Amino acid sequence: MVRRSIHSPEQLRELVIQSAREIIVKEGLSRLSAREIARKIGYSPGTLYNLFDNLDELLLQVQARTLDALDQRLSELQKYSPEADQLSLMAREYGRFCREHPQLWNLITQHDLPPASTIPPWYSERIERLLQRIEVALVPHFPPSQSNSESLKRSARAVWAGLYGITSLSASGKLSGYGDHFNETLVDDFINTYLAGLSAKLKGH
Amino acid sequence: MVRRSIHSPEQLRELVIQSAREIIVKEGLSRLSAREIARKIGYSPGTLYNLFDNLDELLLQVQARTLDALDQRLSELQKYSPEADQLSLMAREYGRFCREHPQLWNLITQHDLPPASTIPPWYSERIERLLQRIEVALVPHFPPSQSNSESLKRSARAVWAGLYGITSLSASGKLSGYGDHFNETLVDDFINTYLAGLSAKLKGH
DNA sequence: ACCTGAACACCGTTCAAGT
DNA sequence: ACCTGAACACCGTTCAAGT
Repeated sequence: MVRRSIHSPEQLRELVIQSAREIIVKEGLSRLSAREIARKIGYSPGTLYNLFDNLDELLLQVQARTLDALDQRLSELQKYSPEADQLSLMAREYGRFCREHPQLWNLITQHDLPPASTIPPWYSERIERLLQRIEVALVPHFPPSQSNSESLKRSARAVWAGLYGITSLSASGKLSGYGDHFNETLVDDFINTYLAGLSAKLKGH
Repeated sequence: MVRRSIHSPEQLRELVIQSAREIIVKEGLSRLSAREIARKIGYSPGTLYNLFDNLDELLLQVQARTLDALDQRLSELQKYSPEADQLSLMAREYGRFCREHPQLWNLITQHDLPPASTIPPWYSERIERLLQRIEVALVPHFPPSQSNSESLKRSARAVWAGLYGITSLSASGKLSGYGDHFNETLVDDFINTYLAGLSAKLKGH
């Protein structure tokens, strides 16, 4: 079964990425395989290797799409919420997003590149875009003189990592089973306390 | 090659767990397999399935050993450090531990149980023990009336998750490449700010 | 009772051969 | 140029058969 150019290379790439995404969403990460994707789109496994270096790169593309979707959500929220509340609202939205898309979030937390390969720039850019959104939301909590400082960047990363830790640990049940409600309050509690810490430091100086 | 009872069942179990650990440390998680463990200990693959339900359970045992080692380190530190500094010191120790054992930590962050199976009690107990250490270290930062409260528990989980997020994201390079030094300061910065937040709340009441 | 090893149903990846 | 599909070197897991 040969079919030259039924899809353009870009279309085919996109088809592969979306099929992988669907398999993950519907059947879970553990059911995903290169052969399964090929079956689903009606091509042979070899074809995937014309389009991607390997399965890991393909999976990283799926992750990038997930980060884009999260970024989209946060940007909507950022447009219509008062400056001072942005961070708390973003944190909640982050939590909601992870709970709504557990399989896709699973991929992000569990998949790692093979040893000795590095994160490609197009992936890092996505992370940076999200971090910048947090930085923006943090600005009101910093003195004006530090609105572009190292410590603002550090705070954004600490917040990002904190949310990441809470969501991934509660999703995998490794936070030692309190109810869902308890875990949801963790995000609020964390952000509240962290912000209280920032403003305490601000007053201290 | 049959050899009845050269090892007692418990000895054999331990041998398997330690061999798995060694493969992960020396060759990385990606090289680990049931067959590789069997080769290493000179038994057939089938034997592993007399001792463990499946590979996932075996890997969870390796993780439990890693958590025990971390707990050991934190307990040493807790014995000999002043109450007020415990949390910061523990956080640093946590960071050091993850950097010293990247492969073992990798296992903890990347391995998840197959869908529909739950974390066994002997694993949750380890998590809880570590969380309790953090609770103890947090007590000086809480009002005496709350030394056994829900909010203390929440704080311990927030701190644990925060550290987890920072270490696993920087280990996998997903914190958008600042230097190692930058990432190390993240832990301190996070703890400082969080504790400042706690004491601000304490004064506020 | 304990262990084997062949068998089953899969993998990721490559690459000569086909159109 | 694009795609196939067989081939290679692996997997996790089971279970009849051996001692």
